[in-house]
Amino acid sequence: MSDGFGKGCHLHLIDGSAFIFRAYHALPPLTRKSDGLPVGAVAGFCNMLWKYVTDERGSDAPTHAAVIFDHSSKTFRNDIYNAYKANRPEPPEDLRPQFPLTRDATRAFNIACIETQGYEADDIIAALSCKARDAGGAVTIISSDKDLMQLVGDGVQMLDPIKGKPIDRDEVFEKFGVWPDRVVDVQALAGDAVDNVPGAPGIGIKTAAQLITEYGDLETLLARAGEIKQPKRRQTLIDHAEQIRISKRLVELDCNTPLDFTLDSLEVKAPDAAQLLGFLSEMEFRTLTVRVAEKLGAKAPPVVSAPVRDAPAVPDLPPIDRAAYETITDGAGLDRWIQMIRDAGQMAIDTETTGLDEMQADLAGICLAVAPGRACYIPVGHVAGGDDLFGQSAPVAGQLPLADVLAALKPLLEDPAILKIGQNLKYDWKMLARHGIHMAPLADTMLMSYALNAGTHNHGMDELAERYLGHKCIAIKELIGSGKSQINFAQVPIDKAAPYAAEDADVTLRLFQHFAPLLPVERVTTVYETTECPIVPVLAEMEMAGIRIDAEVLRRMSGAFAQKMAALEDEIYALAGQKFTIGSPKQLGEILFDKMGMTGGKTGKTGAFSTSADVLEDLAAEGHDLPARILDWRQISKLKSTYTDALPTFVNPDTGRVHTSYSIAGAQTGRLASTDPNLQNIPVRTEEGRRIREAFIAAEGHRLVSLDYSQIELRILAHVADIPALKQAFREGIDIHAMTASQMFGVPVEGMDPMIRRRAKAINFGVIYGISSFGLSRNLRIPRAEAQDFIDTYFQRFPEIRAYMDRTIADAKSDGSVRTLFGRRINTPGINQSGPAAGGARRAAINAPIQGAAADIIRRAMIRMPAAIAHLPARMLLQVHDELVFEVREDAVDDLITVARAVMENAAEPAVKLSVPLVVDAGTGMNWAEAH
DNA sequence: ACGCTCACG
DNA sequence: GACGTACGTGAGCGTA
Repeated sequence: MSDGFGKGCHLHLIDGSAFIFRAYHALPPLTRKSDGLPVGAVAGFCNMLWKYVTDERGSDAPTHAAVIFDHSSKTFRNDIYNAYKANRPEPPEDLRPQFPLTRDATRAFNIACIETQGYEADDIIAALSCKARDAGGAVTIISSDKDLMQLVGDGVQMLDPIKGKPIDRDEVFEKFGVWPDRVVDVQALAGDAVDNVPGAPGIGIKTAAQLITEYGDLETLLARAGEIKQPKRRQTLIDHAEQIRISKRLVELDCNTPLDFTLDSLEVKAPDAAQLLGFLSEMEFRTLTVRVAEKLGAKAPPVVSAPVRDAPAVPDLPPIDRAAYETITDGAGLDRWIQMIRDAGQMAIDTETTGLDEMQADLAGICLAVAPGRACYIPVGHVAGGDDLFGQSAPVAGQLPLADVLAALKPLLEDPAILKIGQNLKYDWKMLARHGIHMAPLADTMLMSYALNAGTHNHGMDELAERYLGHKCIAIKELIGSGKSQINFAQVPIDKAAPYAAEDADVTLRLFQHFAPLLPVERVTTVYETTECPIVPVLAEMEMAGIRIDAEVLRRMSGAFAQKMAALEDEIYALAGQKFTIGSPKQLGEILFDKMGMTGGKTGKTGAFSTSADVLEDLAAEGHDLPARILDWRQISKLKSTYTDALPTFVNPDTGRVHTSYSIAGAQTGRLASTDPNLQNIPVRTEEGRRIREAFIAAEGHRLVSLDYSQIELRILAHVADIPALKQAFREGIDIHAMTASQMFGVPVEGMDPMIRRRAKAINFGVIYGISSFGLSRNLRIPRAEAQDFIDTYFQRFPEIRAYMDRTIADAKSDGSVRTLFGRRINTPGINQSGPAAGGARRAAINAPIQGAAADIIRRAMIRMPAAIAHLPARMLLQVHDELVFEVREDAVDDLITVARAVMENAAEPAVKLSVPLVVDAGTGMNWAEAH
C-alpha cells in the first residue's frame, strides 16, 4: 500500500469492554420502548463513541483507530492457571444481549471492531501497540486499565477516557513504583484479587516495587531470594516462586498475539451518515439521533418510539422556521396578535433587554408565541448601531412606542383567563413590573423541567431545546458578541434580532407543550403548582425590594482590613524569608513544603500541595508560625475582597439598596441560590466576619427582623425516619445534641462535658450528610476507628436511621430518584455507578429528601407570607435557607414576629402533618448583626 | 476556563 | 481490596 502505516501515523486503540461496563453502570436501565430490549449500555457506549469521534484533537488526531473487545471469558490464560479470573461475577442478565449490539454500534460508527477467540482485548492491544510502534508510528491506548500500563513508553501512551488525562511513564511510576518495563514484575508479586492472579501472599504493590527496585528484576529477585533480610518475606518468595512465575505469565501481555488483519485496514474513515443514523434510530435513541444528524448535516430518520423518561414521542410539529416569524411594527399587527392570544387563551412571552440586571436594564423588545411556529417580535427600544458624540444612540425608526405596546398588552398579561408561558419568568415578571404590569397566571418551562428533571441536567432554555426538541437555538453571542466588543441587545439590527427573539418564544411554547403532559405522569404537578410557580412573584418582589447597605461602614472596614493585611504580609515575608504571592496556593505550597520542609501530603488531582485551612491548622497546631499567619491573612483577605470591597459595587444607584437575584432552579434539592451578590453567605461564624452584617441596615424608622427555623433538618429526619427518641426530645424541647450524647455515652444531660456534646452534634449533622467514619474523623480530628465506634453506637441506639438510609438508597436505585415529604423529586442518575463516585451519589441521595423537605417548608412559608403580612407595614427581603429577613416599621415589629412566626411554624400543613413541632426563633435590630 | 479556597445553611 | 468521602451552594483569586 502506498500510504501504509508508518512514521507520522497515530493509532488509537479503544478498550471497548471497559467502555461497555462503564456505560452500563453509569446509566439507568433503559429499555427500547417498542420491545423492551435493554439498551442502556448501548446508549452509553454510543454516546461515548460519539463524544470520542467529535472530540477536537487538532494535530493529535488519529490516522488509524480500532475498538477492541474481549471475545469470551475463556482464554489461553485459563490453560496456564485455571482459576484465572474465576471470581469474576457473570455479567448482569440485562447486559448480555447488549454485547453484540455494541459491536454493531462500533461498525455503525465506521470504526474497526476487533476481537479474537482465545485472547483478551489487552493482548490484541499489546500486539497492535508493538506493531505500530515498530513501524515508527505513535499509539494512544484509550483506557485506564492498570493491566495495560506495562505497554506505556516509547511512543505508546494511555489516555484516561473519563478524566481525559494522559497516562504516561510518570503516572505509571506513581501507581506501581517502577517504570513500565518492570510493571509486570510488580504485578506478578503483588497479584490481583480482581483477576484472581495469586502473586506472593502478603506482598502488595508497595513491597513488590521496593523489592524489584532493589534487585533489578523478578528473575534476579527470585534467584537471590535467600539474601532477603526479613525472614517471613524471604520464605514467602522461596516457597511461592513457581506461583509468582505463573502470575507473571498471567499479567504479561504478548506482543505476538496473532492478528489476522493489517494496520492499514484500521485507517480512520468518516462515519457513513445513513448507516450510523439507521443504527441509532433502530435503537430508538432519539436525542443522539438528532444530535448526530445535525452534526453530519443529514436528515434525522424518524424514531418510531422513544426511550421512556428522556424524550417521549413528540407530536407532529411544524419544524422551527425562523423565516416564518413576524416582526410587529404597526398597531394593526399588534391588534391582530392580541386577538389571536385571546382566542388561544395562552401566550408564550419573552422580553429582550439591554442587560442582564433586570433592575436596571431597558426593554428592547417583546416576543410572543401562540402556537408552535407562530411567533412574533415587537421591537420597542432598538437603537442605531454607533453612539453619537454625546454617547446617545438614536432610536431606530418604525418601532411602536413602548408605552403603547405595554398599554395594549397589559390587559392580556393581567387577565386571569390567559396563561402566560415563559422560560425563567421571574426575569420577565420583574421587567414588566417596573412598568406597572403584574403578570398572572404563570407557567414556567424552566420550573417544569426543574420539577421533572432536577438532578438530571440543568434547565436553561438552550439545553432544554436541544434535549427535548432536538433544536439548537441561536446563541446570543452571535448577535451581541462577547468580551470587550460586546454590544447590548437594543443595538442589534431588528432584522437580526427578530428571528432570535421570536425563536425563544416559539421554543418556550413548544417546551411547555412537551412538559405539561408529563407533570401528572411523573407525579410532580403538586410540587410544580404549589412550590415552584407561586414563588416567582414572591421572589420578584423581594429582589425588587432589596436591602439597604451602609456603604460607608463597609469602606471603613475595607481600610482597616487593608492595614491589617499589610502588617500580616510583612510578618509572612519575614517568616518565609522571601516575598511571594500569598494568595497563590501553588507558591505557598512550594514555600511551606519544599522550601521549609513541613510535612503535608499532596492532593490527588493536579499533584499540587493542598494548603486548605484544614492543612494549615494542623501545621499551626504543630507550632509553625507561618501557617497561622497565613490563616489570619486569608480570613481578612476573604472578608475584604468578597464582602467589604464587593458589596458596595452592588448598590443600585436608583434605590440605594442591594438587589440580589435568587435562582429557583439552581440547586438540585429545592433550595434557592442567591447570586449577584450572594447574600446567603454573609459571614456570621467569626466575630470579625459577623461585623459585616452591621452594614446591612433597616430603612429610616424601620427595623430588621430575622426569623429562623431551629434545627429544621434534624426535625425532618426525626419525622421521616420515625425515630421515637428524637421525636420525643423535640416535643419536650430539650437540647437535641445533649440528648444524643446522653443516649450514646450514657451520661446525664445535666452538667454534660461540652466536648461530648460537640461530638454528638457532629454525628447528628453527619447523619444528615450520609455519614462516613472518614468524614467524622476528619471533622472531629479523632482516629478513624474511634469515629467508626461512635457511628456504630449511634446506629445501635437509633436503628431507625440505618433503616431510613437503606430505604432511601433502595428507592433511589429502583426509581432513579428520591422524593421529599412534599413530593418534590430529585433524580439520582449516578446511584448505580460503581467505584468512588458511588459513595458520593449515595450520600447525596440520603441528604436530598431532608434538605429538600426543609426547602419545601420555607418555600411554602414564603408563598403564604405576602398575604399574611399585607396588613402590616412590613416586607420580606431575604431568604437564607432556614431564615427569613424582614424590614418592618419600628412600631410593628412585634405584630410582624407573631404573624410571620405562625406562618413559618405551620408551613408544612395541611400537606404534611409533622410528628415534631417546628420552632422559629426571632431577633430584631437596626442591622442584620443585631437581628440574627 | 478551571481549580483552589472559603463564606453560608 | 482500594478508591476517596461528610450534603447543598456562589464568588474571588491565581494560573493556564
